[in-house]
Amino acid sequence: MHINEPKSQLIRKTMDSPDEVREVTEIMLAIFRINGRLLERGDDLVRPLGIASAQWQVLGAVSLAEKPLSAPQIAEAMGITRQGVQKQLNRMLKDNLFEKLPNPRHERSSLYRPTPKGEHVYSEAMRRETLWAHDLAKGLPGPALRETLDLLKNFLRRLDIPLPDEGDRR
Amino acid sequence: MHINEPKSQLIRKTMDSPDEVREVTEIMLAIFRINGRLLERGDDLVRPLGIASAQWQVLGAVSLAEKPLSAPQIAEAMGITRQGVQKQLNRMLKDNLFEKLPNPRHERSSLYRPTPKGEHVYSEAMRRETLWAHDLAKGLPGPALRETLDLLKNFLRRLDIPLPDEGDRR
DNA sequence: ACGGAATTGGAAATGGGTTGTCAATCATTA
DNA sequence: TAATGATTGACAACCCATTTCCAATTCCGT
Repeated sequence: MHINEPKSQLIRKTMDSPDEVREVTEIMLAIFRINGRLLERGDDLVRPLGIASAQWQVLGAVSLAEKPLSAPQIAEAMGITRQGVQKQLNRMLKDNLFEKLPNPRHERSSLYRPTPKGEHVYSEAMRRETLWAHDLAKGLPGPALRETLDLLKNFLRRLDIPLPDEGDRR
Repeated sequence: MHINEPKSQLIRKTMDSPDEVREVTEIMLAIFRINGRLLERGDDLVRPLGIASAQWQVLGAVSLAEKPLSAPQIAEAMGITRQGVQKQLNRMLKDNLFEKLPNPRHERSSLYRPTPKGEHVYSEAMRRETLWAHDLAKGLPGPALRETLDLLKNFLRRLDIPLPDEGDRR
């Protein structure tokens, strides 16, 4: 930067890589839309099983751990708050999808384990998800799938970096 | 399908293209996570301006139209319900970001137009978004960006196709 | 011009999530 | 051991969206 003109900042931002900036923005919008659709379709997928996506997710987190977990542990695994998880757990206790186990390490904080019914509902949900993913994958070019997955992971990693501080730009 | 064995269904689903199915599933999970992050970061981005992402979106929809819109029109443009839009509008009326105009075509259904303050907040939000997108784009390979955007659009299109009916599989 | 159908705002209930507070239970360490 | 600090469940309030219901308005076909 040998020239120090006043508007170098704006020029740099808008002219550096206009296509890439536009594409990133469009990817964001696409992700918002896809996220909404996925939630809808996911609910459709498991509604016949009597659960919603939120419950499916909780079942998934505990099944993945392969051992009973406490509410805060599930929340940690899912990346949401323990209160949010607790709401789902309380409902699923009523629905007999989870059962409480005494926690030897904590008197008040129970462990939660899927009941046989819960296990069955979850495996059925996963079976349906596989069929669905298969149908979605059909017709999408394999190499693009791989490249997209790579880029999305990269993108996610970059979203953890704090926002560039306005004041630091010059 | 000349052989009609009982489990042909499951075998077809799990063996056809296991990698692609796994990748599609991972892409879904990545999208859930990215969506969450984007909302967080988006809120961070515009919080200094005194708005949340939801308001930003409404401002965007009306700005894009370049003319005052009614609540249902905004909802239509945003793909959410009119009630949700109305809540944001009512709040933004209080915050002096929008103003009501009489609607010559409808006595009860006012048109909404950003105030000068609203215009300013929105353009400032967009300026920040561009800076942000620029920083995100830096380091992401251009060709992969393009390919990802293409695939996501394709993916979104496929999500509009109704779920394959369980009963129809054979 | 009329009447039924669609649009519209408002209110309320629901869903899935958040934050915040409180009191009880751990866990740690002086 | 006793005090302190972190977890934890329960509860309440809020956010953003949904659905449902109602009443008022507008639109449209006959």
